[in-house]
Amino acid sequence: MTKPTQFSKTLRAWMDVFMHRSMRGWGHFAKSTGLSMPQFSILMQLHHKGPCGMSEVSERFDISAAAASQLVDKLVQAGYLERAEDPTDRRARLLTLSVKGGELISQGTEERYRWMNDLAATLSVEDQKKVSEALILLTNAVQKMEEKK
Amino acid sequence: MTKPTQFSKTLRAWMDVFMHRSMRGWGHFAKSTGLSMPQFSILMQLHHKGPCGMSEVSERFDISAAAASQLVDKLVQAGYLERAEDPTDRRARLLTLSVKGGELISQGTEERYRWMNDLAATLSVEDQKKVSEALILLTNAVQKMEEKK
DNA sequence: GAATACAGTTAAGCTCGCTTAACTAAAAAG
DNA sequence: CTTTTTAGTTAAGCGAGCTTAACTGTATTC
Repeated sequence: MTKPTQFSKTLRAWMDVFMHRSMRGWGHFAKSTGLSMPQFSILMQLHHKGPCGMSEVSERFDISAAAASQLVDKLVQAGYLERAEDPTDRRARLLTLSVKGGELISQGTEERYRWMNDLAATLSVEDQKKVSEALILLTNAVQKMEEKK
Repeated sequence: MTKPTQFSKTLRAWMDVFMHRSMRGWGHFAKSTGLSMPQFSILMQLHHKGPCGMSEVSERFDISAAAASQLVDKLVQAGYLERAEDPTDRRARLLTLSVKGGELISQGTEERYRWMNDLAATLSVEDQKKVSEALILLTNAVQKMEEKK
């Protein structure tokens, strides 16, 4: 890095404001849907990582299998999740987001997205382009990083 | 905007991955400190917005004054917060992050920051510069936006 | 094929966040 | 000076998440 200190400061400043903003946003959104944060987090997780079994849920959230089972059960009953038998292992369950669940997450993302879009709209066209390029760089970097693991 | 669709897609893609990542990170961190998410959120809020009264806490988190009082009380007892009398209004309390509280938040931010820093480190020097510039643009835009309100 | 490990569920019980209701004390309004 | 708001606390009680413990059914292992 050429200017480690400057870059660090930039990163910190941005993350500080952005994380605060998005966390509060999600909190409010979850509340407005009537779901608890743990429930909501499970939907987010499934949206992000795709279908998985019960055991993954308990691992990822560092909760007991019992807790995962109970949380998932509520989400299934509320129609946000579908719990099917895994054909390859009849002990396991295959959890997938239902259409309703997917829409919920999309809606939440949309609201968060809108804030940032409004933010970007205050920039000049060329600055927007810069931002866009930078985000593409970062998003690609994330993908590469996750592939390596 | 020159390319609204493209820009939107970029924004969405980035936010999707970043929000997911940072939310999970904070969740784990909060858990590791022994604090609940609501408690942790209050510390975040104070870190971000500075000292405030009880009423602001209950408003911002959309909880009753009683709930705010109880949550704050725990944080005070744990040494993360200081609750003093407001000299200008003896009914009111002035809540401030303690040194310990500030360090906690810094530590959490640091971990989140580190991930993104590692991410940026995979980029070429010139790409890093692009990212840095873009984030400065965004951070400044946020400041302007908040000032206007 | 019997023993063991694994995936998930169910039940009991705890803690925690939250609410309402009743209360104290100070400020503002009349 | 009295009345009414405002800021916050305390107590009782409810619901949610989580844990441990006991259990069912299915794979694996030897």
